[in-house]
Amino acid sequence: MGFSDLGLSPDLLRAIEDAGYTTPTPIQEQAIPQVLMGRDVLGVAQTGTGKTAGFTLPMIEILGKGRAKARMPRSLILEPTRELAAQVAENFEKYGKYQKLNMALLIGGVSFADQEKKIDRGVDVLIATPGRLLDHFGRGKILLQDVKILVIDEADRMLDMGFIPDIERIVGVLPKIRRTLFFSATMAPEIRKLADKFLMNPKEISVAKQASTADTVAQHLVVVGSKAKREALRSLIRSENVKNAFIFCNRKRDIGTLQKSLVQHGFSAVALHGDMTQPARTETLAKFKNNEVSLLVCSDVAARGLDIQAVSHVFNFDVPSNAEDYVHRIGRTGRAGMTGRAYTIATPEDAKYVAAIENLIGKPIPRITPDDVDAEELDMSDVGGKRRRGGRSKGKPEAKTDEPKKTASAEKPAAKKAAKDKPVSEKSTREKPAREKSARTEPRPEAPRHEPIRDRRDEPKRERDRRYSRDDEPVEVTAGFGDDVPAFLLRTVKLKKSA
DNA sequence: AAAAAAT
Repeated sequence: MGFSDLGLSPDLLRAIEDAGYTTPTPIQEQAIPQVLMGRDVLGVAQTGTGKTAGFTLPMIEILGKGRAKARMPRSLILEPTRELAAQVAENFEKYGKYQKLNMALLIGGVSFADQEKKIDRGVDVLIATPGRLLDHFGRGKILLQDVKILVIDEADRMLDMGFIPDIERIVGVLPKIRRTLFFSATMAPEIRKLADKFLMNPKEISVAKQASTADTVAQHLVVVGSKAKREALRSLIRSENVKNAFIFCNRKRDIGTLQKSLVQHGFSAVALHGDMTQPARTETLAKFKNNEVSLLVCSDVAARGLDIQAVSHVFNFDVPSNAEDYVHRIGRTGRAGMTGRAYTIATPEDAKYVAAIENLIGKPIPRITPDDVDAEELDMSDVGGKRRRGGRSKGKPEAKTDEPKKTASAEKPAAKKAAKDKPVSEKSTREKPAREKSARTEPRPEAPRHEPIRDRRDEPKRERDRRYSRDDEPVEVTAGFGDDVPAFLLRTVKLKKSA
């Protein structure tokens, strides 16, 4: 099955070919003919499935016929974040280059004037975040009664962000007769209700299991004391062949600090979060996309949908407290059939969030310790994967490694660990350079607290738990498994979807 | 508990 079988015109096929695509993804294969037939579509699709082209391609096809009147856009696409809106706009440019489609990007943080000028000239496609669209609408700058195609993208996120009232207002002024395409990564009951409200007899298309993590991403979890997170991150970055990486923080205020600290340690890093000015956001993202910088320290503004080619790693500097965000974050890597690696840095206090994530993805995330990074690779090498430190080649090693096997080995982390534990600790004490330790020798009151991350496998688990426990409350310890307690037994908190 | 989005 090729793009030419989907009913797209030659101009469009040529643009697709220029972009280097030959085969439609499953969602494209299913959605494009439906949209062309004029059917409403309810798409349940993870990011990275080619969803965006799944609606932009047929829209270009349809909009190629006919012309927009001034201030009366013919189609409307709603996106939750400015970056996503911009990304969709780029998609229209890429695929619409042989057609003369007028397009306007209505997002906040930039001047109204340019946007108004475009609207006045007449646009075929309006791509917007809800706030700015309503602003234009409220000022009477835009008329929505000629919108024939409505796309609501990332509906689950729109819901999370409280956009639904805005969306309802907007949909309320659109013509009742239109086609609507509604996409969501998940199909929670509230989302289903919304879909029922906005769609008419939709064709349901589902291409990914709900909340599944791409099996092209090798996941790992590193547990350290909260004071040692930055050090653990640096150590991970150094020991991995990081081409480029997203580094996610939970709080905006931590992002700048972490980014500066990374730069101080000689890394090439920029920051991205929603409190930055829009020009700064655009610039920082462009630098990352062009590989001018390799590390993007960011908030969840970048967690969903951002499609950046060949991202080799995702680091969660903080464990996301919303389990679904974990899936979205690590989905920034391992895209389009390539493989990627995701490392989550957790503190013992994050246990309940980790448990919720593991429950959601249906499998434990293999634990490593900072010193284990080499060992992990060693462990991987016997299933045909990763090179050792120093022995790795430049380029894109992730593209070819045999990830499914890695995932398979991850199913039984306890057994694996038991097998390798002894030699590993010997090896790591021998080989680990003094570098990381001496980097932070300034006296601190809790110095002994972060020293032990290094050797914690060598002490009794009970001791570890006590040290890492908050206050002095008694700690529950599961006995009888030595150091290798199955992850499910360590889940002390019953998982509940966050309120 | 936090981030995002209109100013």
